[in-house]
Amino acid sequence: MPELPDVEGFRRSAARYAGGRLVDRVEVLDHALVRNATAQRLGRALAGTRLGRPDRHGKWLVLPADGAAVLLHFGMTGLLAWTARDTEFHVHDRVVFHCRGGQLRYRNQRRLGGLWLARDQAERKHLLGELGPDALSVGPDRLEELLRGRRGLIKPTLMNQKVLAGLGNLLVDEILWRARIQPRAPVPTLGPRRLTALGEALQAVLREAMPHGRVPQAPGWLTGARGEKDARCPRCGSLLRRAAVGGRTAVWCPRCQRA
DNA sequence: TCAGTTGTTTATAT
DNA sequence: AATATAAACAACTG
Repeated sequence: MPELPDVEGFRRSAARYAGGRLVDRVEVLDHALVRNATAQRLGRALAGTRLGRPDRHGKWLVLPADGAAVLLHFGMTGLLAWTARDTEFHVHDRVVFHCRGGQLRYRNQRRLGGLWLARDQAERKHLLGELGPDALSVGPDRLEELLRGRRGLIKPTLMNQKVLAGLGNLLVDEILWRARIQPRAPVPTLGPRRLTALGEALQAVLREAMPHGRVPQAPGWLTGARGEKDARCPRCGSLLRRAAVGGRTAVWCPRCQRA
């Protein structure tokens, strides 16, 4: 699930339900998912602190607690759930933050991703690595800047978190489809007009996806059609193409999206 | 049984 | 430095 809009959804619910609460204790159900600390160390750092305002950069969620912070990445199947009552755990609950008044649960079926403890700002920065600007803040002008000088294919470049942060496989296919650009188009072949269209599609797709808290599987969206068996383009009805680009399955319309 | 999957990292080669 | 490719991580579905 988690691309930028999904993680933004997790951030919103964490802010709404968990922000400002006291942490009583942290229960680690799956030690392997706490990537850079023991359960004890995570618990000691968090217990007794008050959760601050959750922040998001790309697909990363930052949960501040006094000076420290927990960094969460959701891999392909992670999510964050708030439970006000002490209900039974879900099979895939991995880490539970017991707060005064409820629990924030990190759930992850496939166990890609995980949680990192950052004790200060410097450690936080180091752990997040060199991420590009958050995709939500990137408009056509900034996008042109970011792509200038790149020689790779457009799809893998947009998925490169160091170029800009937050876009995944579904989102990039959706954006390219909307901008009518082939996923295999080399970046240098895109002129100013196409780059502007790309920047506008990027903003529009993210803005529209945001209230859903995910990439919508709505009619009129590529994502709504891509799962079907003889999937057709929601715009022109052509049979959609499907092939690996940059190691991931790309779906595009051979008629709408030309080189 | 086997291919495929919303994400990253690492190694290797170019 | 950038780029392309493959494999690994992991667990489940069809």
